Amino acid sequence: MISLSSSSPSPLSLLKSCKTIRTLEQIHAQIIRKGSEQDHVLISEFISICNSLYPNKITYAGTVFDRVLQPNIYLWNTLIKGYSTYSSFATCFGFFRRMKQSCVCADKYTFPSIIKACSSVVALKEGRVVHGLIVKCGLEDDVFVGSSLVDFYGKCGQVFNARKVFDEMFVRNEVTWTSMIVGYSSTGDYLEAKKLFDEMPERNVASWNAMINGFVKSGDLVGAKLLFDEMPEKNMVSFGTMIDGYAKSGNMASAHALFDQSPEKDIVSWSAMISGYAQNGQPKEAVKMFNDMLSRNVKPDEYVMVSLMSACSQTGDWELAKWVDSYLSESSIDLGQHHVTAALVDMHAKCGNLDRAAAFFDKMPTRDLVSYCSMIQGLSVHGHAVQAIALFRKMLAEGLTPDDAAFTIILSACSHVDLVDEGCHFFEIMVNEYSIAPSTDHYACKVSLLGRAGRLREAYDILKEMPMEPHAGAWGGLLWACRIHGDVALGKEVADRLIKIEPQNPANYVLLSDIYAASNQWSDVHHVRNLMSEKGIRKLCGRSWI
DNA sequence: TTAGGGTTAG
Repeated sequence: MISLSSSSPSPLSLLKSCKTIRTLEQIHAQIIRKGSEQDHVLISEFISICNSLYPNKITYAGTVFDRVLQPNIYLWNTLIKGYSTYSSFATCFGFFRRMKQSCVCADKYTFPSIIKACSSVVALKEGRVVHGLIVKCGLEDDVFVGSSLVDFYGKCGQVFNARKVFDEMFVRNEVTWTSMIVGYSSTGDYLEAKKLFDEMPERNVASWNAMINGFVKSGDLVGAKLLFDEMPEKNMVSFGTMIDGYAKSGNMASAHALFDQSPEKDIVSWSAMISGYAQNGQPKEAVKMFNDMLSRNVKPDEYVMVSLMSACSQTGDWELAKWVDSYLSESSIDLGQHHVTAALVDMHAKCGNLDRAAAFFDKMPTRDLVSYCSMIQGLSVHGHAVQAIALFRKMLAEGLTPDDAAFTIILSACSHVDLVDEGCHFFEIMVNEYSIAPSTDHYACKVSLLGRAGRLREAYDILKEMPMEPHAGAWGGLLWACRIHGDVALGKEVADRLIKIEPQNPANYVLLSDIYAASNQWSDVHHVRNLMSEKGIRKLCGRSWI
């Protein structure tokens, strides 16, 4: 227990060396016991430490503040800064109002924080009111106040007003210039951003990073890398920005090289790598990276977990899905966030854990097309196509507009359970009600649907008449139907076509040979097998076009 | 008078 007796260190120095919330609570108890709750300097330091150690526990500082009878401007400012970044805007703005009501005048230290709070939620209306107050107080010439306004207008998409404030400032520093560059960059005006960057008298690492990010966002990774190499000092943000830029453009080799080079690897850099691998169809690499991250004691956050779930969906790793689920429920990650729940639904649906997927799906306050499709596809591929179709109908009834991917999923569901009429109906409404031009995949689904129902000629006609070249999968669906229904003549025709497209795929030969075998045409079977060995094609165990 | 402010990456 910490003692605040006269021989002990002063409460202020105790606060300054405080590292944990437990110690902070002990100091708080001592402050109360010593009757120091009205000591402005002490309470101001307390709020400041609380904010820097545990920004998400700023309400604790708020309760300590509320015990102060007549808080001075220092206390108000410290509190408002604490709330400006991490808490709800309404609470922060509420404190600002209370401060004015208690007849404490906002000063040049108050405005940057309250403007920052406005920027963080794009509260344009409130920010304009505060700007008016700033002018009224004659504080617009302060470089901190002015910079916060430039940043505010830029973040609210009002780059013209940002520039107006910028141009009217007498003194500007790196922060002012950087805020302006970010403003241009966020509206896509990269040329103007670069012009300012070249003009600015002095730059700091944030200025360089902002410009590199501008290049990355404009898609110019070469330009970004040139700046990155040129900058005098790099920090984690510099590396993180470049790594993410490479990862998003699919260049995982460059991303990985830079990741290996970066002296410190924080959660954003790990996240960029994991997400990059997951998005570029290398889910196993993503999982490997995640395990590597855990082994270095980096705590995953929601971004990382969402990427990991995407990787898990792709591999269908049921065990990993269960681990992720239990990890998330024990973590402090907010499961109420839509993208986290959507990822959970998708992961469980793809891994075949349908009850769990449905539990999350049902809990969602609003269900969008993506989550509906995750659920519908999960049901369809795991043997519940009828429920999948019912859910698709429910989705339509809710007024959601399906896209081409949604129709691929539902057509495929219909073909799984031979619901030919339903499938044809969905194909028809896709074209006529939703004005979606059928893709090769849509045609392939319809071919498979008709083919499996024995309507082989109709299916064949679709393949011949569709406006684009059918892919091998579409022909494969029909060949499979010929095998089921024993249509030797059509089977041969289709196999000939398929073999032209995919001469090295053993499945095409095997299926044709099976068709001959089923009708006892053994010399043809023999012929196909000879053809295979002439071409050096070996029969594989388990065959599929999917 | 011992304390308080604005910029950069997923």
